Amino acid sequence: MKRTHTCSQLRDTDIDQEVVLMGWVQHRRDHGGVVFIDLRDKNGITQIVFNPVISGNVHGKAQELRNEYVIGIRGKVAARPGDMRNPNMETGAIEILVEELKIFSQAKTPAFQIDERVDASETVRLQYRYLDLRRPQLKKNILDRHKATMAIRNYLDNNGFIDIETPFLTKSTPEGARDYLVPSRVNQGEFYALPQSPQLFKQLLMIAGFERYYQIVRCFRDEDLRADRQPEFTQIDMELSFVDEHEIMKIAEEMIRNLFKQVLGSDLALSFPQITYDEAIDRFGLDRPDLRFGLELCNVSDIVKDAGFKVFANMVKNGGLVKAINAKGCANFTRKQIDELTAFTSIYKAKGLAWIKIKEDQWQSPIAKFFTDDEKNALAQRLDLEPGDIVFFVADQPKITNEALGQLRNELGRRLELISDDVFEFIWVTQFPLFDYDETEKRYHSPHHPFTAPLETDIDKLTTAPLEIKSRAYDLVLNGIEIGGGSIRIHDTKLQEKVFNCLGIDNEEAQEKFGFLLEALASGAPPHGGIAFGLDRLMMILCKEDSIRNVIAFPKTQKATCLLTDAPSKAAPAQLQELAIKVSKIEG
RNA sequence: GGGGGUGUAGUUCAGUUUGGUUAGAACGCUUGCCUGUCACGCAAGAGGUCGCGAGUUCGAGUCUCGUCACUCCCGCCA
Repeated sequence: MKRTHTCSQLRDTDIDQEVVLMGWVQHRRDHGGVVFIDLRDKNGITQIVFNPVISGNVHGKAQELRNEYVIGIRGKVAARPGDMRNPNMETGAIEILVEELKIFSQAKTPAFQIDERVDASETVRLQYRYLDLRRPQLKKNILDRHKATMAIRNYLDNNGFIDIETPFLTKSTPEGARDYLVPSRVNQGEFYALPQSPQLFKQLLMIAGFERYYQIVRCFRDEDLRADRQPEFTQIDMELSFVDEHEIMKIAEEMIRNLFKQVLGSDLALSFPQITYDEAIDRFGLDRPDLRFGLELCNVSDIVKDAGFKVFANMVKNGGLVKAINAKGCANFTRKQIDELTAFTSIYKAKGLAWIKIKEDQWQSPIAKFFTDDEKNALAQRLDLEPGDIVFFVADQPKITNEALGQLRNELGRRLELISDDVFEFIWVTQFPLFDYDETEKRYHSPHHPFTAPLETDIDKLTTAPLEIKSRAYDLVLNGIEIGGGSIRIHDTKLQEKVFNCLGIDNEEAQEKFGFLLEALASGAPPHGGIAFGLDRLMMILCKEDSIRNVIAFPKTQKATCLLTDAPSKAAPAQLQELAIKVSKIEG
């Protein structure tokens, strides 16, 4: 028996053909006489019919069939009688009159129904992932992911990028995320680290002269999980020589546009808007603004700096920041809703959420009485206050004010249903700070990574004002989620050493940890830069999913376990002995 | 490390507020009937460690404490 067609192919133009289909029993409808079965394969579903008039033998055997049995059938394509056609099925005009049935394998009753209309908990879905992958939603996501990676490979190949593999068993790098370690048997007591990204290798490939590199590559970070974070995830990793940030962004845009065209058939704008980090923080409070709705933040520190409301005034005097959001037309928020929003902002360390409801004749608010008429007028003008509005204020240290109010903006967007997942709003965020200051460790720190180039105009601030230096780094943000980021790298040994020094890494330590990179940079390094996209996050948005688990074939749970294979698990004593590893339980 | 949610039949859930007879429903499953269904229909039936462990009580799915799993978030994630 040799398959002639898939279960999505046959139409009423194929009537009277003799065909062989193979697949899974999606559903069985036994009428005692005639038996209908929906046969499912990767591509679709076709109804097959067992009729005792055609073959009593085969009809009898069909009694054995149950859901998810795997079968092959030979039969003739027949038109369905006019009113028996199913307009909801692609193949609804025809059916197969079965003449021969082969049962390839029987199937236990599945743990959950293979039907998108029936829910199953994530626990049981992960445990029987191969069953969940049979269902339309996950199957479509995985197929779309394939389309996306094909679009990426085609685009990059057509533009001179070389796919080069880099090691998984590599060296632990300081800074950054916690590493996954792999013990070395041959070198007892020593460990490889799985790469958090191929960052240094792709720079070495530029120094090696490949000029354009890409890789769709697994990366590993041993940090706590989130809906959009798995311990192993996939990057579309790219690096280019002899280019500046504008060229890299242009190529990245074209690649993304190509991908959306191939996967969704939709046309994105020819270029994506750009915003500096400082402006993003100022207007949206976050470095990953969701542009699908307005509700921008408004700085009112100058207006309230002398106000009778001391919480605001003192905050400004002590270097704090007072910002506000006008939620247009939401003066009907209840006390309960306001309390919920207050609790929401407290997650992000805001000490309070002040509010004013704008009524026709007055301001209703616990704090309105503290403002002079001049201050009220200034606020009304700055915030475009009109009757029916409610305005929310956060007064705190700048980092907290921006974070809390930025998150509140997103929450309001969700609550007011201003956000559609049918819309794709891209934006580049540029000129990130080169350093931030780690209060606990009392030292500078790279928000991106220590190989990021500073703006040329800021280089002389390395010794005078490191925190004011802007970098040649850029992130691509889609619907409020960072889907990619990169930078122009430092290709000059001297500059790289200066940056290390700023980070508190002296020459000796730099030699020990990054000596191979410094050596390479000193061996003829072209100007270069690159970008890496989170494929899982990109697919999550494209597939309108809430979690990257739904675009990964075999994801892990929040405790980084695999419910299907039961990984991780204990190692056999002999394995540990070979590795010279002794496991001791660490007491809490 | 911290905060929130969930855990009852194979699956999804109700029941927990206010402790009390035999823990229900739907889907699925099994058996029988049924020749035009397509979430077929009809009839009958099986199916429960109420996550686990202590405790309170005459009595715990329900109350208390602990614990485990899944999940969302904070911290963390260059």
